[in-house]
Amino acid sequence: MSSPVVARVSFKEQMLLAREEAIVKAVSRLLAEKGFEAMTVDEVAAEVGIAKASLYKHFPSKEDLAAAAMVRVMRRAQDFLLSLPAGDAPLDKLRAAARWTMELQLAGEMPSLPGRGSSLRATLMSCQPYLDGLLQVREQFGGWIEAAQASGALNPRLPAVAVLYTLYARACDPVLEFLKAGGRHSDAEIVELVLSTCFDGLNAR
Amino acid sequence: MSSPVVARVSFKEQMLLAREEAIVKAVSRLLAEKGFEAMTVDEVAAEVGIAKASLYKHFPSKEDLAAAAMVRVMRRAQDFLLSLPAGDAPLDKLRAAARWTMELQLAGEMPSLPGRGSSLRATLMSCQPYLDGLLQVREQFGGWIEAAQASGALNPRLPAVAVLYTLYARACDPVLEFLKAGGRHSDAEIVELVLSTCFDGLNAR
DNA sequence: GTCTATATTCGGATAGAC
DNA sequence: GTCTATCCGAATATAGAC
Repeated sequence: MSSPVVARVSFKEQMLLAREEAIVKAVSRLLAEKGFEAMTVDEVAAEVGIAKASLYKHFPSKEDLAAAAMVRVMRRAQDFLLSLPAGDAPLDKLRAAARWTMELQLAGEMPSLPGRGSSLRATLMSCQPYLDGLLQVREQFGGWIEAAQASGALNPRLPAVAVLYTLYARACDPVLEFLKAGGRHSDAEIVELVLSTCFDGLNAR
Repeated sequence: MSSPVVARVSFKEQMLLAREEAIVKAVSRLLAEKGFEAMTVDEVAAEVGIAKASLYKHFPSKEDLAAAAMVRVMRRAQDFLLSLPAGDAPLDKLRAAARWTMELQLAGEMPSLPGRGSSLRATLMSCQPYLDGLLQVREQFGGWIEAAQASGALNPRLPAVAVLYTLYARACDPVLEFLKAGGRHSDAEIVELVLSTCFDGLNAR
């Protein structure tokens, strides 16, 4: 058993981390809903229910706040990829990954990537945890794509990088939002529809 | 022949329209590069080479400025669709339209649509010229999609609206930017690559 | 570490001379 | 209609008490 002092420190640290988790979760939601530029720090503070100044004790700037949200979703993606059964075919893993990102987007938890000119870009490009996660996901995907192409499941004439980006882009595909706004399809139907157009194409087979 | 007075008025009007065209063109470029929120009116003024106050003589607000750019690109789209040979198969027209939007994006002239929370959305939703253009394009596309499905060229099991949105979304597909940043493909190759994945899918055929 | 209150910067919009 | 100069609100960030 740990001493009371150690226990209290650990408890405080847990509180701290829980608070930060709540902050980052709120940021993720707002980032998904409005994008980085339109999101304000005041909104974040209001959603979490703490004062704005307190936010700045945890994160030094709005950019760092958003970067933390991007790191969080990247971590969740890595965890998901690692949780996929090793026995599944590479193509199935790719489909599952694309499905996961789309479900996250429909749930309003997928922060949208910054546009080319955004100040968030610079912060993200010098954020090692984010870059590490991105790299690992790329390598994971890369292996599956090559295997799926070698087995004849994926079109081998497509450059692997094009396949990678195409799957990656499902995370911010506006078609999901459009179809949801139409109101004629359930979330599950939307996901399967977009998955189908992505892997099978628009043309008849 | 017109009288000198009429001629001078016409000339001045031409100058006015040319100036406004230059403004809207600059807005389109900046809107494509940075998005609505990150674009500043000062930048627009600097790019056009006039004072900011002069901009506000032509357009009452930043939102109206951006809306004008959206209307312009919608007009160009309508003109392009009408210019397609009547003899072409519906599927070919759809492919040509998707190719056109992607070439425009690669040229940096495709203003990116506003996110859900943007103040531009409201302005756009009450901008009749834009809505009219959108409606006409939808109807044009809708007819071609139905015809292509009836002829067995397009997958008839997909809802027409899903096909519509999927093609529409090519205008802001981040895959184009990613592949361009990779530097391993020409613009023409990128367009054909994305067209292929869109119509034929990622799976082998 | 959290709060209230404030400093500061930035950007949309306007006044008024020409 | 274009300019210079300015206003003013909004949003990022900080000071300082508790």
